[in-house]
Amino acid sequence: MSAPPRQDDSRSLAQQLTQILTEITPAERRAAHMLLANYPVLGLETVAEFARRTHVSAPTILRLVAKLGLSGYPEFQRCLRTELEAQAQSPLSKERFSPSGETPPDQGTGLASRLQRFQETVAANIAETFRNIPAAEFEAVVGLLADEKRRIYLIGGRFTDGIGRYMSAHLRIVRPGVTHLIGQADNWRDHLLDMGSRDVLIVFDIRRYSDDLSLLAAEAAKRRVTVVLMTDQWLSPVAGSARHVLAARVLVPSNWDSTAAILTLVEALLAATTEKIWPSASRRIAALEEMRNRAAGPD
Amino acid sequence: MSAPPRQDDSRSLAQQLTQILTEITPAERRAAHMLLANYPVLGLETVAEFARRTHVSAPTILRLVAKLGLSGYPEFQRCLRTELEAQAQSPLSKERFSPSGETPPDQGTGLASRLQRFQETVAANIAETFRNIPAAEFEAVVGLLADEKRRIYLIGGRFTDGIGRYMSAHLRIVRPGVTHLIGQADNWRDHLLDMGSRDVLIVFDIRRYSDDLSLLAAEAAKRRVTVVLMTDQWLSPVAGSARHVLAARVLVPSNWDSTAAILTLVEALLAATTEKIWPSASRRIAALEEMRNRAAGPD
DNA sequence: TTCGCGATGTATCGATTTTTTCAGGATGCG
DNA sequence: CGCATCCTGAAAAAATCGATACATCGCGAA
Repeated sequence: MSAPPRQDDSRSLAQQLTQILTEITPAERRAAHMLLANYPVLGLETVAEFARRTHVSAPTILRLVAKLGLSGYPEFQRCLRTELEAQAQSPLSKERFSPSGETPPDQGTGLASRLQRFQETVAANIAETFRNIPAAEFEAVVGLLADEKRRIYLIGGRFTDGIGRYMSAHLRIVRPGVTHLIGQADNWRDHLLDMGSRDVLIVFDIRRYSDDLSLLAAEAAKRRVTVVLMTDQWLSPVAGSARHVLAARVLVPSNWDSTAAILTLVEALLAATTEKIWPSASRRIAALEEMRNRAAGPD
Repeated sequence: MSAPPRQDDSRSLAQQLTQILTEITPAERRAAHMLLANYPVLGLETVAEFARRTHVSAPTILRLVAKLGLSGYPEFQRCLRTELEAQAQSPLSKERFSPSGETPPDQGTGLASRLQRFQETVAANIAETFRNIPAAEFEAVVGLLADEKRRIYLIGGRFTDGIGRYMSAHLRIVRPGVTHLIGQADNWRDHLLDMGSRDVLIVFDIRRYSDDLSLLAAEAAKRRVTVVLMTDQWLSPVAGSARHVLAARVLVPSNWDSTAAILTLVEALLAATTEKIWPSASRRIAALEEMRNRAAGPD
């Protein structure tokens, strides 16, 4: 045939599918309808299975895929996975495709709607992060933090250092032996000497991962230090040295990544830890407050 | 019958995965974590792609799959697709607290349900915070941040200082004249001298409000400095000296308050500001990266 | 130090899957 | 009624993928 119009394949495959629904052959249409009804799972099966369930032959499926402008079945599946991934990153928006082609209410460009989208994405990130956090992993880290015989060292990268600082500020209140490592490479070399197998190093590292941190973590691991990594969904290379990993979603509609989910994770850890050691922590807090009052009193 | 090797494979693969997380090898654990963070899409890729993205080898993936009690990778993918399908068939199944009678199965005290409640509260805090933020106030602050002729000073309290650090780390990249004030009372006295009516002081202060910060803000206001306050829903006393106030919800089921909503607000400010000054910011970023490369190059 | 074991990646083979080719058959039109 | 066109599926061919055997590395014990 002559040149395929190929308007734009930027839209979701489901939408594109409904659009070409009238101009394709009957067998292809059956398959297309079935795919829409079981979107997108059916398309993730093999061609043979897809064909079997839709009661057409494999070549018919392939021809349908070709009419979507894709180069082949693998590319078709790649598209589906990409959509699925994007959807997972904003599960709250639900993006329930309306077969009637009804355009989503949409997506204004005004500040208000952009803010709302930002907020929704962050909330979704947090929800999705917590949904798959291994409870055992979480509890193990709480156990480490609650063990007052261990020393806790924290360090973060350029953007995550603030969270490390936040965590250490809280931890220091409820337990002794908390150190926030700052500065660049040189600084923590000294601290490494003090670390042993009973100590814990908590590393914050999100993408544009820091080589320095990887080095530090590797060194610490070699010294039997228990390394805990807080990272993004793509996992920092520090994971290679880490005993425990907590991964959080960071993708938001912005030029930057969002550390909100990581922060929330940290807050959850702090909440659980504080509760676990509340007997000793409350005594400690009382002592701290008394000290502060005594310092401020004579003033 | 004697013990079957696998007692139950009825649960979701994600759950099962977290269960065996402790008894598998490091490389497998890395892959498992990444899968959980990108669940389930990553598992729908080919073995080779899965392996590539997780920086392990294909056999490691297959061994991991085998340890889940599955007979092979195809069966693994079938499970994932089945889960996906089941999930799609109950559209709003999860995470909907029904205000009506129908009690959600677990208001339990187990770790899992506590975590979920924590996460839900944080998400609600963020949503509620954004719902009530005056757009004009938000825009005004963005306007200040985007004005490169102004100098920006940031300071936080004991717990919020990390967020100040986080914000300054980003701001410094996109614009000049950003200073993060640290230390206690003495330190910022010096900086006060440099501040003038064209400058901006961003104060983070949540409850147990800091007297020091109130003093600083009052002094700055006297010098015609534009004071911006990021605080909790009960408003820090700094509000008296502030030109602009952005309040966020902080209450969560924990001994501590949550700064997640404040952080999200900061990230939204950064996103809007960065976009607003993108032409100059992008040039600045390019220059910074070139500098970094030049520093790392001769190595 | 040496030995042994478990963990991990490389290379390879076999199996499955995708793609293409081609022929049967339906449909519409003159 | 006959022909042309297009749709469709069976089967072979090509490509890719999953599984396995094996070598290597690192770590801990004796």
